[in-house]
Amino acid sequence: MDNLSIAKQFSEIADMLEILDENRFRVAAYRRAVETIESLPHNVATMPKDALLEIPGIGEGIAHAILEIAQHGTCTEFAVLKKKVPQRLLEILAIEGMGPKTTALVWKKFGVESLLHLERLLTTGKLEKVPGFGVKKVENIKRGIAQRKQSGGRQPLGRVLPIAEEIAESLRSSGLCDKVEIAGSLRRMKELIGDIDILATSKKPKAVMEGFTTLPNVERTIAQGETKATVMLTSGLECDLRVVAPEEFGAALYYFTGSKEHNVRTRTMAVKQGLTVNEYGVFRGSSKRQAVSSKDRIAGKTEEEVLKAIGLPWIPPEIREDRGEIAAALAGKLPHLITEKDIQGNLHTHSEWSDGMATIEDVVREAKRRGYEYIAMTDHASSIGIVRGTKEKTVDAYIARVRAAGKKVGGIHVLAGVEVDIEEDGSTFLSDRSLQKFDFVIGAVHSYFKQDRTTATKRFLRAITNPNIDCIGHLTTRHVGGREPMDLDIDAILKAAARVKTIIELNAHWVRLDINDVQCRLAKEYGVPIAISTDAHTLAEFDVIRYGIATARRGWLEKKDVVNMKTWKELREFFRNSKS
DNA sequence: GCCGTTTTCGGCCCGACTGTTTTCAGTCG
Repeated sequence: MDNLSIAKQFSEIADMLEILDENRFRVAAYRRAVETIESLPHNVATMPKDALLEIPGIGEGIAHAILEIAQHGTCTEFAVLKKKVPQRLLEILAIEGMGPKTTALVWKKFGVESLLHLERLLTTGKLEKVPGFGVKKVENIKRGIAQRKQSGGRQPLGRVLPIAEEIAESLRSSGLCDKVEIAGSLRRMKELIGDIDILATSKKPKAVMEGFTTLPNVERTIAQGETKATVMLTSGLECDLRVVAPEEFGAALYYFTGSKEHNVRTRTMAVKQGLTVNEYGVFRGSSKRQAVSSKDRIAGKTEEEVLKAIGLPWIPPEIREDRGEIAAALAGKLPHLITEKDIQGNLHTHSEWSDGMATIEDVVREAKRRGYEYIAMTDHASSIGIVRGTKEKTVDAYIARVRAAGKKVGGIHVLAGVEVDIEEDGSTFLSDRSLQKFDFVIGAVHSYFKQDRTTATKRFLRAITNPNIDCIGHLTTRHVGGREPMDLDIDAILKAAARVKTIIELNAHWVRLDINDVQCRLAKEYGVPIAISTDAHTLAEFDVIRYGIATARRGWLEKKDVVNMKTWKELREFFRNSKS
């Protein structure tokens, strides 16, 4: 049983407890366990009890439940709750506007047990007659249902970020705002984004709100107050704007960047020091007894100031996930995270030789234009899907073309490479003799995604230990928010890669981001060399490197962990050592 | 359910906005 499945079971337990109006801290404990388990690189189902108890947020109860799930596939708590709460109610709870209280009400009062029932109830007009309800609330729920059907929730980072940046830019150029920043999970660069959070300072907040709610890509306004407005964009995304005072900006940015788990931890730290942290600043004293006055504010203008006030250095947003960053910060051991400037080359690109759009020469020229010291041309060699590409007979011709393009463009080192299919049994589409001719060989899976764990892991282990394969491309083959990752023993695969020094790719395209942040961190722990590659099929796709960098940052990677942050000289040295 | 340089029991982060009210509950982040 993998971590995601276990986390899902706990998440459903939390939902059901909430519908039953159980102790909210019990609910919170399960939710916290969900976050923790999802972010752990190791499979909790294989861990002994005492190791589980070491994990913060996992105590006797949840450790016991994990052991139950590992053994039987389910735990007692889940089974008991499932008998009390209809499973389809959970999809109702997921509707925007439907919280646990309303979900429980429609269930108990009207016998609603599924989304279909709920829609039927809404057409009868009975719900709006219930005390506390009205026409508008019912309309809200109807819209929530329509929205869920349309977008289904979260969208990939690469789709959302450009939209958010455009909105932020409009606000900046309006002349009404002094500062504008994107906050939320988008600032932390999570791979899936639920909504856009934007923060601004302004002397004319009302005018800003007005301008914001009338932007061309706003479909409708959901809420609009003095300091906060929420709109639905035409893209199906929700976007929040908050306008705050300049002296509060840092506190607000920190607060709304999250993650929630990270914030809870630092706020608890603050409370122990007799401080209160909220979106307005850091204050002396407890906020519970009386409203804190601005006189007691000791920080708020910048994030650095806020964090310093509670005894912490600035922590990069991407790692604010309560995955040990606070302990690391306290110990002065925060990682030196990489930036796009550290990239020295691109080791996975395609041209029109296979399924890319640009010529080999144009791709090489683009790499040079971006200041890269080297580039690998790695067109497909595949039996399926791609009609063109390198075949056994055309290996020499491809290599010759790449060499010629390199010579013609000049001023950049060009590797003649290949992305060769890893077949069903772990063998390669091209022969060993052919692979040996290339400067750089990426092995990648493009078929048989549904293999069972044992077979698939064996397939990859064979490829990884193949001396002719330098790098494994998009390891799990997952698509963010789409195709499921292959069922693999990631632990065993990464350990093997570290041992034989086979590079594991972090495919930077936002559709893939494969391997993901958590797997990056595990790879780093094992000493696996990582290549952050664009897999560009067009010249514009060189830009997706930013998503790869972001994911690497979320995975705590440093310069030394990333192969294509080596200079050409260092890279050649690396290849000499790994091939020997 | 978890956790402890306050505690093995009694806490657990907190505010904005909406829609419904006439002081507040529910939802969201």
